[in-house]
Formats: sequence, structure tokens, C-alpha cells
Amino acid sequence: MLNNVGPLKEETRERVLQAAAAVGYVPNALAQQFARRKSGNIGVILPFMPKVRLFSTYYFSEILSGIGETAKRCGYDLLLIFREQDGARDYANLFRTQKIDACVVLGSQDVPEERAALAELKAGDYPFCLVNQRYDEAAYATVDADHVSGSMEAVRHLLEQGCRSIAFINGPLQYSNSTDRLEGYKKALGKADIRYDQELVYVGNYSRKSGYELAERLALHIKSGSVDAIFAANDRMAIGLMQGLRESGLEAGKQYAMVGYDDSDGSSIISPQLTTVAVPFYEMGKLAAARLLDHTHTSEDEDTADSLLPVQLVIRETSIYE
Amino acid sequence: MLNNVGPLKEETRERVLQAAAAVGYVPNALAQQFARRKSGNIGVILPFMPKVRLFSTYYFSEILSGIGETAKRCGYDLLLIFREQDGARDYANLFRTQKIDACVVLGSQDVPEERAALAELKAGDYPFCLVNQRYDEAAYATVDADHVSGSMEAVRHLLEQGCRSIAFINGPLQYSNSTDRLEGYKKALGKADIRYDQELVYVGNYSRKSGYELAERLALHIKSGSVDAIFAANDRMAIGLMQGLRESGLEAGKQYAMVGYDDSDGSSIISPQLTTVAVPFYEMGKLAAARLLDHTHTSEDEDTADSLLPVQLVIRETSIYE
DNA sequence: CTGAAAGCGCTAACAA
DNA sequence: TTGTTAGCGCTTTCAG
Repeated sequence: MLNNVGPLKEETRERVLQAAAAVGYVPNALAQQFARRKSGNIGVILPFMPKVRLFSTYYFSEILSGIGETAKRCGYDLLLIFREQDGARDYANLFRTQKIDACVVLGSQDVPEERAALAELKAGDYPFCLVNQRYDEAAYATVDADHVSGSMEAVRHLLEQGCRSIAFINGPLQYSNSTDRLEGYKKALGKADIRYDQELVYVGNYSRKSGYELAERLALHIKSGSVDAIFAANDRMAIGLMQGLRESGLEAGKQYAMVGYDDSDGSSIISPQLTTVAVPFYEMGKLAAARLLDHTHTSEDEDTADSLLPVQLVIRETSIYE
Repeated sequence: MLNNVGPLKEETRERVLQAAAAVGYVPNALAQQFARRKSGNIGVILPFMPKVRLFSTYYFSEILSGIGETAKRCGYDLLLIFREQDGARDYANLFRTQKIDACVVLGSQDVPEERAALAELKAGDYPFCLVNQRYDEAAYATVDADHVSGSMEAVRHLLEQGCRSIAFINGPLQYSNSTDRLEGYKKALGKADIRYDQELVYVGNYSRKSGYELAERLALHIKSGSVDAIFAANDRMAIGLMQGLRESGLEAGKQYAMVGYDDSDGSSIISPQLTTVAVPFYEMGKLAAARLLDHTHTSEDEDTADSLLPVQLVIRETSIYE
């Protein structure tokens, strides 16, 4: 009755509204949700982050804010779901219990349990959207950034600086993120007619420490001339690596060139400032939520399509030889 | 019935449970919440953060994770409330509509509207807990860190390095955080029989930019010898300031000493590495939620008491003269 | 100790 | 168009 169902006399409506205000009436959200069979919540599934944070907190808070913005706009609340370590990924149950009406999954990985959990969501026809992870065969709604192009740009830039032996520090391959970057790396090399050399590819875990630990090996290669530039799959690894390399007397922008990825806060804090690839995390969060909640202009076929947002190379100091 | 109310035969219980599993029954959370008149949600009120983020995202994600941990332990879900800019701070309504059972307020400020909103919560006897902000007269449940001691330590350390004219870059005074730091600054000075000089106190807004913008003025003072050290109320301002000072040819650890606050990621990324004060954000989040949810060992008088967690000075390079 | 039944406060379908 | 009423799926109370 207090909802505007069906047109009713202006006067009546107003009187009711006034009366309600006078008595201090507020609708009970619990009862509403129950009667409507809708929680009004959009769930955000967060990856388990132990001491070593998989995602820079920059990434995390930007995406969350983006989701928050659309959620608010659409009258939804945001329910945070912290995934546990051992990872009982029973996403579907969140829907069965009606805790959430839709959800966006952050930091999902390409591992069997995750595939199963997502397939179950799909099978149950529960609305969900992935951010920053794609599964090639499966057509899930996804919002991602164009990391293939981003990596190509990064490597092309390095090539333009005259670098010829570009090492690539990637993250774990269960993230499509990582495979995308590898693809971009290869493509850029191919275009420049440079042979892809597996020996030049290293893999860390996106943490600063993992970058740091690679320094010793890389230092040798740089000094021997077998590496003249490094492309790191994220800023944290790039920064750790630069720190380690410095301990060997090697400076980015001098003995080697470096490009990172993410354009996180750290990249402009350090010196020399890190050349990196900016990713529109906030926009990605906004878009992911909109795909779920914004039923105003959802052409059906858009539902399972990828949204690939553009990234941008930000040239600073580490990739420019003095 | 499916809840374990009253002892019942083991056998019966088991049979029921099995039957339930067989049919694939899952309790409807909405109905439960409605019947119990409890949403099972703990709200987290987040400050509005425009482009210039008031809180380092480090702060943000740490506290949130802490809250998440206890929430999960106590079987609660976490509902995120993004405060709007103009700030309709109708916290009490979240309780009236039953969206949340309790809430923790982050980044609350000492301004009239906020005081009113909190007073209303208190009046309605709704359980809430502040993090990182105290109101002197009002006895609200609060979890904070001991910033008075932290600042004293920081300044004392600077004094021990032989510094005598210590500038202080503070944040806005509507945060008890800021006034605490000022108090610590003054106290440390007093103990060393150094006169408190208002001229040495600057105020930024906790952003890197605001630190950077202070550089020009500080550079003059450092060069003239009227300032030999700087204590900044957070790392971001310290880092911005160091960047600005560098442009004037001034290096921390050489021409001046610098101490920051927070021990954020940035502090160990930059070089020279920043001496700073570590704050247990994660623990604070955990504790705040526990105060609200953990009714196992809540002595009544504890409900409105402050919890002041210890902080720790982390000495790195910027405060040590070479 | 177990089973039946009365709500919880709203929405939605339906009758007037 | 408006008012009425039957649920929504659980909890809880109260007889049995």
C-alpha cells in the first residue's frame, strides 16, 4: 500500500505519507525482503587473502567502491563474502538461502573447484558476474580489462626504447589475467620479429616479495647482457624486483628498463617512478554491478558477453634511459 | 525444529538431518531473519572518499578484513554502507528498518551532524562501535590506537637523533586522531624542555598532495635552519612532502629527518625508507566487531569503554643521519 | 519431550 | 480504483 502500486488519488497518497511520518513509521526491511522473496543484497565474493595479499589493496578498494556506487544507485546493499582458505566455494548456497539476489566474484581462479562452483551458479540461473577472470569455453558474464593490449603496449614501448632482451615476470597462470599478459608479451615480440624465449619468462605470485626474490637471478642476466629490460605483470612485483636489483647496484632507467602493471599508488611514490599500465578498476566494479542490477538497458545477448575495458600505458621514469 | 532447541533423541536428529540433506533442503535466510527479527548483518559505515582518499586504502582494507574475521566467526554477514557526500547520516534508520543488528562506524568526524547521528544511535540503544575516533564527553564504545604515545615516541626518537626544531604536519582536527597526535607531539616536546612553537605546526588533509604542497614552505625553513626534522601525521603526507622536498634538493636522512605514521606499504617501498609508527588496523577491526558480537565475555562496563591498542615505532632510514 | 499452531510485517492477488 | 485477505517459511510458544 505504501508502495506506489497503481495510481491512486494524490490526496490519499499524501495523507497516508503524512500519517506515516507522524507516527514515525519505517517499513521493516526484513518483512519486505521476506514477502518479496528478495534480499536486496548484492554479494561480493572476496578472495582469501592471507599475509601475502594477492591483490594490491588498491585494486580491492577501487573495485569495491565501483560496485558500491552502482549498488547504491540501484537501491541494493552490498554484502561482503570473505572466502575461506580451504575454500568451501558454495556460492550457489548464498542464493538458495536467499542471502543475495546477485553477486560479483572477485579474484576467481581457473581451478576445478572454482569451475564447479561457477557452473552450479550458471545451472541454477543465478545472476553473477566475474571481474578480471575469464573462462574460455564457458560463457559467463565477465568484466575484464584488455590485458593483452596492455601488455603489448608495455612491451612495444620497451622495444621502442631499444631494448631487445625483455624478461617477463608473470603471475600464476590460473588467472586469465596472467595468460592474457603472456599473450600480449608474445604478440609484441612477434610483431618485432623477436623470437619468444621461454628462458626469459619468470613467474611470481603478484607479491612484492616474489619480485624481490627474483632479483638475484635477474641481476646476473642484466650484468651479462642477456637481459636489458623487464616487464612485470604487476607493480608490486616490479617494485620488489627493483629493490632487489638495487642491492646489486642495478638501477631502473640506467642498467635496465622496467615496466610494471596496475598504476597503483606505489608506482608514483618510488623513485625512479615506475612506468606502468593503468587499469580502470573503479569502472570495472561499476560495470560489473550494472550488468547485474541495471535491467533498464540489458539486451539479452549482452548478459554473457565480456566487457573488455581499455587500459593505458603510463610512461614514467623506469623505462627511459637517461 | 532443525535448530538444536531442547535435547532430543540423537537418532531422530540424525534422521531429520539426513532427510533434509536428501531433499536438498536449505533454510531460507530471509524467513529466518524475519521470524527472528534479526538480520544477522553487521553494518560497516564507510566514510565518503572522493578522489582524495581520506584513508589510505591500506587502513581501509585492513580494518575491513579484521571486522570480517570476527563477523564470520560469530555467524554474521557484513553489510557495507557507503556514506554519501552531503552526508545524510541516518544511521539509526538502518536499525529501525532492521537492515543491521549492529554497526561499526569508520572515519567518523567530530562535527555536529555526526554527533547527532551517534547520539540518536545511543538513545535508541542500538549497538555500535567507533573505530579511530573518540568523543571526549560522550561514552561511546570505541576502538582506537594509542596515538598520543605513538606520537610521543616518534618525536622522542627525533629528539634523540639530535633534532631540536621539529615541524609537525597534522591532519584535520575534527579527527580525534589528529588531536591525539598533537597532544603527543606537545608532550614529547615538554618532556625535553623544548618550547611548543605554533609556527612549526602545519595542517594537511592526510593526502599525499597536501603533503607535497607544504614542501615549498618547509624547504625554506630547513635551508634556513629553523627546521631540522618533520613529524607527519600519516605516511602519505610524509611521502608527498619528501617528494616535494627532494625537488628542492633536500633529502630525508641528510638535510632533515622525517617520521611518518601508519606503516603503510608505501613506507618501505620508498627510498630512503620511511621511519614510521605501525598501527594494528587489522586488530582494531577484529576488536571492534568482537565488542559488538561477542557476547560471551562482555562485562557490562566494558561496553562503553575505550579500547586503546598499542602502536609501535618502526625505525628505518629517514630519521637516521648518515 | 514432542507436536501443533499462532504469528512475525509485509506483498500481491483478488474481490468489491 | 480501493479495500481485503491469504500467504511468505521460519521461530516460538504452548498444549499434549
